[in-house]
Amino acid sequence: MQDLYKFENYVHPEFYKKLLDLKELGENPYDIKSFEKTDIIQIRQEAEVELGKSYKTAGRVKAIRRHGKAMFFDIEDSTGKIQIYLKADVVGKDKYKFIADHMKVGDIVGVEGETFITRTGELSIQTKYIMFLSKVLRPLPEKWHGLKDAEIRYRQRYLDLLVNKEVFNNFKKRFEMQWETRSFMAEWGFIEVETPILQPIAGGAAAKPFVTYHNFLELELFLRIAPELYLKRLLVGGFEKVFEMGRVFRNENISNRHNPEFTMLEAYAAYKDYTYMMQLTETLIATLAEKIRGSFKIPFVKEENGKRIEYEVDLTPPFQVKTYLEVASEAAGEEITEETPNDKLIDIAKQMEIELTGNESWGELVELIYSEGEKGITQPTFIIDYPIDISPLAKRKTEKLTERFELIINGWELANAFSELNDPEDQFNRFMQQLERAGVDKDRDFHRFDADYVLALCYAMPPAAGLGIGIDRLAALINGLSSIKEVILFPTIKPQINLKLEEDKEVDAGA
RNA sequence: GGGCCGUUAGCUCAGUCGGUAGAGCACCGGACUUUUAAUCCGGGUGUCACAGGUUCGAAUCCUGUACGGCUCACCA
Repeated sequence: MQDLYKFENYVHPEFYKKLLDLKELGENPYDIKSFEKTDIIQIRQEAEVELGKSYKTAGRVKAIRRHGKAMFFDIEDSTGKIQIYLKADVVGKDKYKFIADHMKVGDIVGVEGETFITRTGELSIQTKYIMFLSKVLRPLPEKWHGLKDAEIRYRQRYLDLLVNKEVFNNFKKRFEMQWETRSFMAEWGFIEVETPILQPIAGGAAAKPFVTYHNFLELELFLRIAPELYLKRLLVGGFEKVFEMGRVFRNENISNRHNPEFTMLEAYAAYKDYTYMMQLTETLIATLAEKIRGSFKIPFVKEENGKRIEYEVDLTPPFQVKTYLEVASEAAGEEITEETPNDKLIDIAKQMEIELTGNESWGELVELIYSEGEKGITQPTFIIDYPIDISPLAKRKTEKLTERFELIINGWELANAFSELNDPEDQFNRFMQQLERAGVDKDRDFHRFDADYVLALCYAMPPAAGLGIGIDRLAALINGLSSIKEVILFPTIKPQINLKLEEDKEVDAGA
């Protein structure tokens, strides 16, 4: 048998001693089941009007200042922080000494007492009664510099949340933003639905899926890379405005704007086209900026050649609109139109030192050139009318272009939307083209053929518009952060602490 | 996957030319009844990420590995 006290230095001996003392006196903090508490924010608000009122409150001890026979300490709950004053005169000599000897920064305590203002003007609680509600057995990260090590911040996010207040607030805002998004969508007449995460065909995007297996069906399944094709089946089924906000999974690399699992908002509206979705997107983002951040202007800092550059992203609507070919033309330095032949595009790409496989289609060539231009877009810009061969689910606009837009902000793709292709024959052919392309270019991902989806279209899907928004990216943007890791509570990270109990190790060795 | 950078006490960091590791906070002992990064006195608690190599001697130089960050590629 192992015990926690000896397990991997999990427990600090001095801290553990305090807990043992408590238990010996019959005051095991872990026996406490509940505690009637007033939120600190409420105490603060009421103290503006009336002092001397008695409260019970609780929170985590964040700082202790001992002064012999009296002590100050700060406790914090999810609503705020307040100073607690504890005097031997008031609580009794023995009780005071016991608390003073056993309280550590990080403990969770419950107190009862009256509000008053100290000589230095700090609102405090004159404690009459105090108890430990939980004991900390390891020291918290440093109070002044906080926790900076990115690895520990992600692996032990609870510590990050605990000691870095702005991190805590960023997450609070992220989830407020999601709530506001749901309420916005409801106001626009959309209802929230849920569609499969386990899918037999990972459709709706071109990305590598995670693979899993259902034992009883003896079936290989994929974690969804997008909910798109299921949501559009609902349009066939008679739903007119639906949205889903949920996790999607892509088996790809991790970066400041990519996580293997991320949150996507997808919305579909029957009888609308992509201009409607542009309007919705713009209004949604402006609404969120106003409600969550209270401003359209978001300051950012970046480094270029070792220089710190401060700049501002302005979310004030209306957003700029540019065509895909305009951006490609700007990047190329000469005009690219639908008539520009492949040979010419190859020349341009080579001049721009873009690597080619030689297998690219017209749209893929334009895409490579366009990508160079996209990076420089900082202010919100709708890029419209994408090449058809890279948009196999979008409705045709011209021979080579589709009614599709993406919203680029701060160099990031925030949203992707189109007038949905509802012609089953065209859809069938587009899927076939994707299959062909996949046969030629083995390195890229293409949309997978989904015959069942084509079958659904054969029952008539109304004309419709669809939208996808990267919620993590949006949350990072609105909070002025340059990595989605700052708004994903537990970003995907390789496990490092892989501890097993000795018994398990032996079992493993034997197996 | 490529390139660059990082990993030193619980946390934040310093560590000279290669000479057996140091500060602040935290922690331990003591003083202190209105402090708030409390203060004052005393105490260093370490697998210098890991494994090799060079060297009389390595936190420091070299190689490899692990993990992380940035970036490019990939990818919405």
